[in-house]
Amino acid sequence: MSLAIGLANKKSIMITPTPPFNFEGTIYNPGHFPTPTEKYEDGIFWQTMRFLNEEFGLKFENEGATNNPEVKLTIYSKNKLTKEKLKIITGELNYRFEFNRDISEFCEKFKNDKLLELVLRRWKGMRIKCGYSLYESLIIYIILQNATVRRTVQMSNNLFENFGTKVKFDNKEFHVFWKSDQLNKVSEDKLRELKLGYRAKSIKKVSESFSKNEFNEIELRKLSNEELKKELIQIYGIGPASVWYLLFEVFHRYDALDYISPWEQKIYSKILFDKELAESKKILDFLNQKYGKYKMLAAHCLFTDLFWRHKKKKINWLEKEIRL
DNA sequence: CATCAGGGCCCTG
DNA sequence: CAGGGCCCTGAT
Repeated sequence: MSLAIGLANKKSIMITPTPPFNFEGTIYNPGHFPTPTEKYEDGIFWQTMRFLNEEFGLKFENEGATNNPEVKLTIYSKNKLTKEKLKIITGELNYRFEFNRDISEFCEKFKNDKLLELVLRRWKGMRIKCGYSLYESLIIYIILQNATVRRTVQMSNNLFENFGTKVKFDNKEFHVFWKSDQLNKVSEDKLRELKLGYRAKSIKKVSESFSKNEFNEIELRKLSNEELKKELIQIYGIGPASVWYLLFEVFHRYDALDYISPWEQKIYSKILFDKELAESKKILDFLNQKYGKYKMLAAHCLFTDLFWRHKKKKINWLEKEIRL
């Protein structure tokens, strides 16, 4: 058991997101499998962050409401945070958590939409955040592949226990993602021992690319959807399903929805048409026609609302589909 | 006990 | 472009 690194220095600032901003709906996604890097509890969200070659702890507290949002952010660090670093970190978080994105047009446009009406009443101001870097997200999408959630969690825990950095802040312990070059040095056999199976090869290759700085995440953000897809699909172990996750989640492209995997197809069929299984083309055309450039944001709202309802009161058919 | 599909992707023919 | 193989696990 390695000892946790204490992140004793802290610095708090207030963030005023662009309204409408739904804190809970944005900051925490109950549809995601749990990792030891984050925790959500009634208006407070903790997360670790490896950034600028350093480990940080983040604490977000909701101090406002959807129409006049205020978020208190506390950054925990090993060394005292310089003004420069604070600026870079908050800039990055601004992108990852979409604090300044204006989605009022979407909320206004679909407030009477049959499918979204209730969802928007509950979750108005929900947007698509991704707390992780591109490298970290790639790892997550790779361990999701061809596995049930239980197995994904097992792979994730094995990776964090073996390669993650344990930190302690705000009296809580979490793991921080490892560095890409650290994982690059690990043998494929070792990764297979950790039950990663054939994904070990993809993880090795991705870690190698990132340790060689072959990707510039900031530059990738500037690309069009098509250009971005072309870049991402070249990554070993990344196919159409993962590219689509990357586009909407990591790169926040609200219009990126042209792929539906089998398990999602079942869920869409149920919530859109109340059917066992609709053709995926039918689902895609329907969402495209109805929501246009907001189709992925709309789909995300529908999905996340569903998982929130499930979290609060078990939905039997969904329980069956997600199969822990 | 064996067989199979799962929150895909790569490679081959 | 279709289809087999891939790691491991729980379900059947």
